[in-house]
Amino acid sequence: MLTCDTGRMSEVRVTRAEARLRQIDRIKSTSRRLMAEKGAPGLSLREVAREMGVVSSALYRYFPTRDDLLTALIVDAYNDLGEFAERAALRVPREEPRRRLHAAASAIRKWAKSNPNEYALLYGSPVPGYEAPQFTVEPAARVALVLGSIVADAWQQSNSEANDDDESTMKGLLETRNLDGAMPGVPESVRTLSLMVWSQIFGCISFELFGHYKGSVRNANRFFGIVVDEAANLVLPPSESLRRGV
Amino acid sequence: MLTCDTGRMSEVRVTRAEARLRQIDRIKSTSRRLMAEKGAPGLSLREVAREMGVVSSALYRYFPTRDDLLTALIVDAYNDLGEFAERAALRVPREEPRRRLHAAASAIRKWAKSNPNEYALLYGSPVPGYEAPQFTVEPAARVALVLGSIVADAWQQSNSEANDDDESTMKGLLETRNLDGAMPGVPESVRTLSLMVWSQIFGCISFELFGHYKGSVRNANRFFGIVVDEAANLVLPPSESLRRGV
DNA sequence: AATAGTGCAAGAGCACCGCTCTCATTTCTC
DNA sequence: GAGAAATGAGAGCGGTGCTCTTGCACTATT
Repeated sequence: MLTCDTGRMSEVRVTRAEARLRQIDRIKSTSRRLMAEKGAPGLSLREVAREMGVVSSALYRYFPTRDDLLTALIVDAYNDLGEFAERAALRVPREEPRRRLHAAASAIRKWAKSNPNEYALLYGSPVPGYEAPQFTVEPAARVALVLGSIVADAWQQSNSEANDDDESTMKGLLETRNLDGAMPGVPESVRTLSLMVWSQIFGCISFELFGHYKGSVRNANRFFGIVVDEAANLVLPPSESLRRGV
Repeated sequence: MLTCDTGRMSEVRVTRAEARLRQIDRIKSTSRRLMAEKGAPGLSLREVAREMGVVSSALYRYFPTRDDLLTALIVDAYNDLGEFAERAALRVPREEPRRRLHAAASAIRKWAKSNPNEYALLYGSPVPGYEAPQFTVEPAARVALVLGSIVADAWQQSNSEANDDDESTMKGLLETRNLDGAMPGVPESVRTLSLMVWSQIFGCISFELFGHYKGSVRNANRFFGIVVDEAANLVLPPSESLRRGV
């Protein structure tokens, strides 16, 4: 008889397929918990198994290798972060792109600070031998897309045109296929600048989280606000750049 | 008799103190070599020892723990990178701060690309339990200082004054003690912006190195050039910002 | 409904890791 | 020269990822 301890005192009968999914979930959530405590490099399959009251070799039925488990956690984390940023952006009307950018960026930073080890897993040093599988790129792009679409919305609403100088210096820097669909009607130079803004925001968060601001930045909240503001000046249409504010 | 195989066929007699320094050097260089191959997380004391033809426990006479060895490697790497950036900056006259900034930034990027694993050790995810000892902060600051002093030089030469709006919004964001000495005569807002520029440059390099630009940035060289150019617009005095170019 | 097949947990075991301890030898210091 | 300090070798502890075999419970097929 196949049973599943649901945590309550009952044991429910479930099909094998269901049991498998539940077990995978249990493994992932246990791993997330341990990773939150000791970080990704300290995550050990044996400890996860021990914590679950199961022998370590059993886990290999679900994740053929430790890297596969990490990959699953990475995908989940990307989606979690992406959704969190999306929700934050949606809380501000499209007509206020600057405020929207601030909302999204702050959400990203907030998520990073409350999930530092997961953030480090996503944006810190890649594991040397590890090659991210293809199916991680879509969830990874999700956060960037939030930022991109804010910029795209802003340009669609305004009647501004791109700076001609920029447009000529910033030609052919990007892969065409990728940002075309996500940012329609946005000048190429602005798409290039959006990519800058993206890495600017994450660079700032990484530096803060990884301790590089220790001893130089006193008010990290306001500092980040200014970073985002400067970023907004780069990518929002000129009409938007006149206003200022947090 | 205490001997030391110098690599040639001779054996030289040396004092114990000398031998100790040599052994430390041998350990560090062997570690660097292995780290370049397999990355910092894959660096193992046992393998280092094996490579040196010595038993692993012997290494503990020189580095009481693996973290101590890593710390030594980190300090060396910071100094190496710092020196590399300094030299690059010195190759361009002080009177051309924009070109100088490009030179320094490109040097940093070049160093990162030729020492990816060491770069990841410095600017990637920190080891969860690891707390960087105090004596690492000075070598760590060296690179940032190169960028800071370029900006400081530029402002000292120009008669520009800081934007008043910026000066009022960017008050009290920084720790006072740190950047005061390094950037004398530079308005506070500009010092704040310099910190932004610092993290902007490293954020960009990290994203490139850690694979986040894969699929979106086609010409990473030119893209980086533009990033630095925009950074220069932020921190160089207005007179300098008129000129453009790589 | 009986049987053949499949998925799963357990356990032993391999090679590796960081680190500790003991011991003999060599070098330094007084 | 005697005692103290530094050093390398070796064995060993508990941990790791991962593999393989074994027996059992479930599933699909005839």
